[in-house]
Amino acid sequence: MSRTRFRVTVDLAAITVHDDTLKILLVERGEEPFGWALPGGHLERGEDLDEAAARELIEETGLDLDRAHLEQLRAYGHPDRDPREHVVTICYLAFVPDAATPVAGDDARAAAWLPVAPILNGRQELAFDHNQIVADAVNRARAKLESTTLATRFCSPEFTVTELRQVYEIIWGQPLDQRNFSRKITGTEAALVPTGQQTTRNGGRPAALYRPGPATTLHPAILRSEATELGVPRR
Amino acid sequence: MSRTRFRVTVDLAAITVHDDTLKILLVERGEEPFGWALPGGHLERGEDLDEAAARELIEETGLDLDRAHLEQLRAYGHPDRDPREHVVTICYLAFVPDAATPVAGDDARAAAWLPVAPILNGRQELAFDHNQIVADAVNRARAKLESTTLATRFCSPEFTVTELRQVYEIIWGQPLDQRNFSRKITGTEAALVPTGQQTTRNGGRPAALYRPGPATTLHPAILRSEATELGVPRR
DNA sequence: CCAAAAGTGTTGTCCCTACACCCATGC
DNA sequence: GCATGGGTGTAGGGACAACACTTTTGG
Repeated sequence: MSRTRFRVTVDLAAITVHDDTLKILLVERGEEPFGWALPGGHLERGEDLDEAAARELIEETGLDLDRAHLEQLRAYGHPDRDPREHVVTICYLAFVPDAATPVAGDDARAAAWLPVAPILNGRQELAFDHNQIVADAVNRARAKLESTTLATRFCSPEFTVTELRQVYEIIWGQPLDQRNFSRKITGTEAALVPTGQQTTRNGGRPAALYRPGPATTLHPAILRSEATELGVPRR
Repeated sequence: MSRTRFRVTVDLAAITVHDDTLKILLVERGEEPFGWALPGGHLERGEDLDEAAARELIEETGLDLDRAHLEQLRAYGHPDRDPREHVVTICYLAFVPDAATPVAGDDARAAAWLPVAPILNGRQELAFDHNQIVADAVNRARAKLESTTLATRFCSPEFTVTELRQVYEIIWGQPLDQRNFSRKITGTEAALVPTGQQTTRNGGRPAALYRPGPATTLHPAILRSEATELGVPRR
């Protein structure tokens, strides 16, 4: 049973919303192929894929899984995707809050949160097939916001409805009606739990603060009109 | 750069609708671990994952990709999923028409289309983690029917609206109103192309025959009420 | 004629969109 | 006061569920 064996890596497409911009965690490679790439590492023998992804997330962001969301995106295995050798990568998608974004350059590599827009429209070239992976990751993220409450993972532990809505607007690249959005999200059973506190940190009338609720799915879903460019067309 | 390497296999969850039942293609293993399992094979060096899955589909069903639908389901890599060794599997989901179901036992293995219901409710145990994979595959298939026209891939080249509806009913395990379904699917632009022919093969008034249209997505989606058991609660 | 299946019409309901409008703070 | 953002009320419309009803075949 001596069979062809492959290098198997687990890559991480960790996205966050920072400065009204959708950003993704990238590392600068110190070896061929040079350039920016998604963080990732080799799968270790005896380790599950989910474990490897969680390990990678902690190494790169110092974040525990309670605050973030981690799910498998898909596997990539084109023979030419790595110029050195045929490598199979299982890529994971992570939703990471804005607050906890200390980029821990654990190893020698430089790491940074960079905007995804230039990557999607081809103005920034990543190593390997990572442009494609980022596109897949953003599409998956956009779809996830429609049917789940995972947008809360981009927010601080306590957040206002407006802050949550801005996450949607930035990731979908389209403005949403604040009044309808508020009704929708607060009307969904167990989606948000009011803390009883208020804040005026966004100015104007005090807004109620919420924590993520036990519900993870949205019924009915919040539908976006159609795919648009990133960033919010500011009113 | 001598690294841990893994056996990488590509498995196939090929489903079809036959005899008013959702079935999946399984092979009987001639070696440990014995029992029924999803068909699959090793990824070959220089081969893309999609290629390997397509090769597997042709080997097992003799079907070209025009008639079937093939998409990546997800990767599985738990260290104990194969008792012999830590193996990473990329699993693909295939929608296969009822007509073209000649199980080509290419190698010595016995192959068969078996109902998925006993697998889902635990009355039939498959080798490896394939019970879990089948469950994931069925869930993905159910979701796909909501937003795409891929249910046509289970039908013969020319089919009636009722035949298409029965695919939905069997996979979703719930009856659908024929009249509303008909309006919905024929009203969706470019979903179905009428052939101009009619048939009375289902008895009663002649029904129009359709071919799959160029549209692949359904807007708005056909929503199912909730997850149910397999099989149609017959009226 | 009758059973069976295909297809159209219709009605009420739900949910969403689009606004008008009021509320509560900081300055 | 006034600007700014938070939140409720409400009218119109689109889509869908439910069902009555007509159409067209085979026997």
